[in-house]
Amino acid sequence: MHAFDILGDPVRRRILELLATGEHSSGDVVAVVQREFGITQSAVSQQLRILRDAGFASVRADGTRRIYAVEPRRLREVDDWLDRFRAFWLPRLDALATEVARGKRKRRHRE
Amino acid sequence: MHAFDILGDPVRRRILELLATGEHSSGDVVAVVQREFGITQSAVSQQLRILRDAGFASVRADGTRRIYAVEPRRLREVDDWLDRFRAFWLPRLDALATEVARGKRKRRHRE
DNA sequence: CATTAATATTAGACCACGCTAATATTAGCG
DNA sequence: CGCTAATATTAGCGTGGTCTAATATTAATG
Repeated sequence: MHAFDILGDPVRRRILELLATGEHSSGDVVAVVQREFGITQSAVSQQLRILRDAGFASVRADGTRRIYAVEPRRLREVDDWLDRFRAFWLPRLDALATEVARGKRKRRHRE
Repeated sequence: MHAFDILGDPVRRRILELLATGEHSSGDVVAVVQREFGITQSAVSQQLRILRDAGFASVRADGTRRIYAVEPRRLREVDDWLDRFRAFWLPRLDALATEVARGKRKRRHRE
């Protein structure tokens, strides 16, 4: 499933925004999303599963809690996809920036 | 409409990829997308309209042709959204490199 | 002008996706 | 062990979004 298909849903985006600030339990995520979107625990749990299955998030158990963390790989795909457009808003990338950009390119091929 | 809602569709993404390489007429876009996705001229035209309306592409007339070009604004929104995750794959980018690589902070507030 | 080429629009059909409601699972705790 | 808390799963429903088919628009051309 393409990264953008996952990010197309506002609930999933909100969950990722939350996880970007650090790990959170399923319950935490449910609380926030429920307050902001008014949906069920079930719905949030389903979205968490989609994020897991798609490789956007990882889980570990802590007793009866599930602690979710953001998994950057798929998000970097999006970042990479944007490369082809960067010339539009970074018209004249100078040497240092090129260096930084090159570092990224190598990394992309390593993995 | 959120930028990611637009990018959630594979046909729209393909069109933007094409436009990233330069301007193209509607017919050009139709040809490529039709070959790769097997959908109608109508469907492609509808997607082009969605891209226009959402501010991802602009058009100008050339006789009976419509020439489409990528409009970077909305794509930069996506780039900006990714900022909150960059720490995950750029763990120790120093201040200058960050500034150059993403020379964005200032721009973001200007516009 | 009539005709053709290029593109856009409209109406309607269908299907994937996200939701709810109900139920299952698993861990901790007395 | 039974009970509760935390979370996950399943079945089924409704709807939004994307498609096709048909038609409309607009410009060039003889």
